[in-house]
Amino acid sequence: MDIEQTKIPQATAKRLPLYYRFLNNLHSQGKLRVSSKELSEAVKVDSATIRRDFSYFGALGKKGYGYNVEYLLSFFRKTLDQDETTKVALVGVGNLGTAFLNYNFTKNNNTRIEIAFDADQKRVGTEVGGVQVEHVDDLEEKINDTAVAILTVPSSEAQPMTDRLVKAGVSAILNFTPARITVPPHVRVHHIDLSIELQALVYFLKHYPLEEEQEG
Amino acid sequence: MDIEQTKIPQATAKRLPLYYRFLNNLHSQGKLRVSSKELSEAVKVDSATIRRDFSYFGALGKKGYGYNVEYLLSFFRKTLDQDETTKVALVGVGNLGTAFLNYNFTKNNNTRIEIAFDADQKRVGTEVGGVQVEHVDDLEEKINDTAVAILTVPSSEAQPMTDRLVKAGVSAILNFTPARITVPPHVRVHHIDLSIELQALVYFLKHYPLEEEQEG
DNA sequence: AGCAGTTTGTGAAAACATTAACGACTTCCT
DNA sequence: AGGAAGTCGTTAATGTTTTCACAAACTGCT
Ligand SMILES: NC(=O)c1ccc[n+]([C@@H]2O[C@H](COP(=O)([O-])OP(=O)(O)OC[C@H]3O[C@@H](n4cnc5c(N)ncnc54)[C@H](O)[C@@H]3O)[C@@H](O)[C@H]2O)c1
Ligand SMILES: NC(=O)c1ccc[n+]([C@@H]2O[C@H](COP(=O)([O-])OP(=O)(O)OC[C@H]3O[C@@H](n4cnc5c(N)ncnc54)[C@H](O)[C@@H]3O)[C@@H](O)[C@H]2O)c1
Repeated sequence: MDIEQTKIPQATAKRLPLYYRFLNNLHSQGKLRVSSKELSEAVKVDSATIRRDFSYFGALGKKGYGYNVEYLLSFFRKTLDQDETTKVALVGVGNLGTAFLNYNFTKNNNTRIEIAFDADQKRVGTEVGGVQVEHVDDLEEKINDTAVAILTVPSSEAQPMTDRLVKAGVSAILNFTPARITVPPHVRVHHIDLSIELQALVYFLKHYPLEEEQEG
Repeated sequence: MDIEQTKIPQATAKRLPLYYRFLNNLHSQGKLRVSSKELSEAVKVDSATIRRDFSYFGALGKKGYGYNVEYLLSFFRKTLDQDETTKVALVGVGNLGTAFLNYNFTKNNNTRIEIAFDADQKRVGTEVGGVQVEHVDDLEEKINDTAVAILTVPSSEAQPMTDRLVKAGVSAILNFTPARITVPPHVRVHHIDLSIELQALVYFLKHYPLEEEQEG
């Protein structure tokens, strides 16, 4: 069953949750069908790219008609495992960690932060966004079978905490610290480096001029 | 002067701030030279890619020696315009906005959030992370020549606020809302979609198995 | 029933990005 | 001084992603 899945390009895989979200929007608006052109305008992805992306999963649409919203939605729900919730742990309940706990990725989402850790006694024992904050000393004991961790500790703690998370059995880490962490080959890491995103935006702004503003 | 710059691949441009940060680290550790291999281990980018990236700017290194840290650093400082600060405005001082204001991208960075806006009277007039929070009604009046905006409002407000920002003269937006905003062609938008990042990580975890864990 | 208009799915091309491989040159050890 | 080891910059090969463009197939109207 996974044999074909492995062949989906990574770029496509990253767009799937985006498609899923907008299909949900369309569905709750009562829309019954949608064309790649319409979807393209909504998600800002070229319509040919959308058709190509969908085609990796077979022929999901109908020529001259487009895609049936309900069918597409239920297909992606299965594909994205939207029916089972993935447990997530958050380490470092500071500025960023608190924001994530309050948000908790609840809308259209199959992930849930179930437990949080911090080193600061003042935070331990409190509840943030409905999630209990535990002491980081108890990490190994309390993390159980959680597979995914969000890392929002100070960057000096990033590698030590990563090592502990890996030892405790975590297999994927979403790293928000500026540190580039080292993990064994079986652990997947995605970096979200907000400073770099901002700096890159400024760089593009200055060095990659866009179309001139049009008069009229 | 910008003629050659335009040809740098976007993928390279996105890595420049990362290189810059690690060169700074090396410099403050007192390191005088660095090879592409060493840098590769630190930033987790293939060493051939690093050499290729650097080569777009000419011959910055020396065969058999590597790169002079100080020289490279001063070169990138110029290239990334680290000497002039870009003013940034933040719209929406909620969970995420507050975290950003407290952090304010101050370390090794040429950007600074100088002004923030919110619609909530309770927040207006307060100071968060040293930045004054203004009422969003005064946006047009107070934003002046700020070129970059960070958008952290509720998603229903994303498009209306974008339209106002664009009208007020902003030319780049870093959008954290799940909405895909529409802008005129001369405005640059980068989306950072945290829900999608988390969902994509989970998808990769389940469908793109990595190397098996090794015994011993 | 027939036809004009629409939209998919995909082969082929183009664009973009990474990685391998190696000649040329430098360093530094003995 | 000579040679082994190290490292860059680049050419070529490879891999990935996007985009074009169109036949085939469907819709919906008359
Ligand atoms: N806040 C932002 O906007 C922002 C932007 C970009 C990057 N970051 C990065 O995200 C990370 C977190 O940023 P922040 O602003 O939330 O920092 P913060 O200082 O507000 O929060 C860090 C939290 O981690 C806790 N902590 C420290 N050591 C720990 C440990 N060993 N185990 C568990 N918890 C520990 C601290 O008690 C604190 O609550 C930092 O690495 C920062 O560089 C933050
Ligand atoms: N917090 C997270 O972890 C997180 C994660 C992913 C995405 N997001 C997205 O980021 C955005 C902000 O999230 P949040 O958790 O900070 O929400 P929030 O509700 O805490 O903050 C939104 C802030 O915007 C202000 N606001 C509302 N309308 C406004 C307007 N017209 N002009 C100016 N300010 C206005 C509100 O007063 C509030 O302070 C949302 O779109 C959310 O979907 C947040």
